Amino acid sequence: MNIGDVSSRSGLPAKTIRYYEDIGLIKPHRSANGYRCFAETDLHKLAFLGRARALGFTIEDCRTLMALYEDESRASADVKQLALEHLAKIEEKIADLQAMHDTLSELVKCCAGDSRPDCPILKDLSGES
Amino acid sequence: MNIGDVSSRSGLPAKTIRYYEDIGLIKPHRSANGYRCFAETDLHKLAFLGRARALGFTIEDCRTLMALYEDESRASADVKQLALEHLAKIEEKIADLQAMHDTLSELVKCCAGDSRPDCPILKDLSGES
DNA sequence: TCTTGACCTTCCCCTAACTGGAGCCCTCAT
DNA sequence: ATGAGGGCTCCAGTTAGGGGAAGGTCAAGA
Repeated sequence: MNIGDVSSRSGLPAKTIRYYEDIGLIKPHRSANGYRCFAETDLHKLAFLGRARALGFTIEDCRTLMALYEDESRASADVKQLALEHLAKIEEKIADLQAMHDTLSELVKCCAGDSRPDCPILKDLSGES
Repeated sequence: MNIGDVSSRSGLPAKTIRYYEDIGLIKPHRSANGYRCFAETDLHKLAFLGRARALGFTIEDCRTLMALYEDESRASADVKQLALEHLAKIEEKIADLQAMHDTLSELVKCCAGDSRPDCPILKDLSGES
């Protein structure tokens, strides 16, 4: 398979696939003409990476997950721990965003949003509380 | 004031303050020795920027917000619109993160997390559903 | 056979919002 | 005079790729 085929079958842009090769996540063979030559296992790995990235895992997490996936003697506890740590980061981000959301929506609610200059949002940002 | 004073009074790292000058958000004067020389208004602007950034506004949003703040004839509607657009982006991010969270926590729940290799998280990532 | 268009290659720069560090200068106290 | 603790500029790196240039390859049609 050429990169275009793998791209459409995995849903990942060709750029991303080349990047993943660059950083050593996959190692496709090369044809005589220099084109990358992907096997089914490469496609499978790329799909794995795509799903892990969609769950928000970092590239380094993906590297670890792939290694665990390929290690037949892994302990599921290791996978679970990685997932739990990631989950904690997600929860932290949600909490941060939620706090911003709450503050900002409160300010927005207090802003008339008309043609007059008086604005509680700017007032808050400027420190006049 | 030197940059260290402004840094401790605004809570922003000196590096960040230099960066904000670089991109034109503030324009402190210079002393004869080449040191940045901050006025109270600069400090006030930096505090404004710090609060806006803490609410998740991008630097470009901050630039616009500062311009609105300094424009005595602004319409509060313009501020409110910017805030509402930002709020929408925040909500989108929260929804994305929440979806990741739900999927991942479901997988985690199904994973024994022991010394055996069998792992529903890896199984899901590998596409065996 | 030639050409055209689609595909592939590498290479380099760009993103946001800083952070870290090197190498150097300035000032003040000892 | 010297050492500590500022300050200065400039360069590189961070995440996870995206955009685009310059050029090689391949298959189909005229």
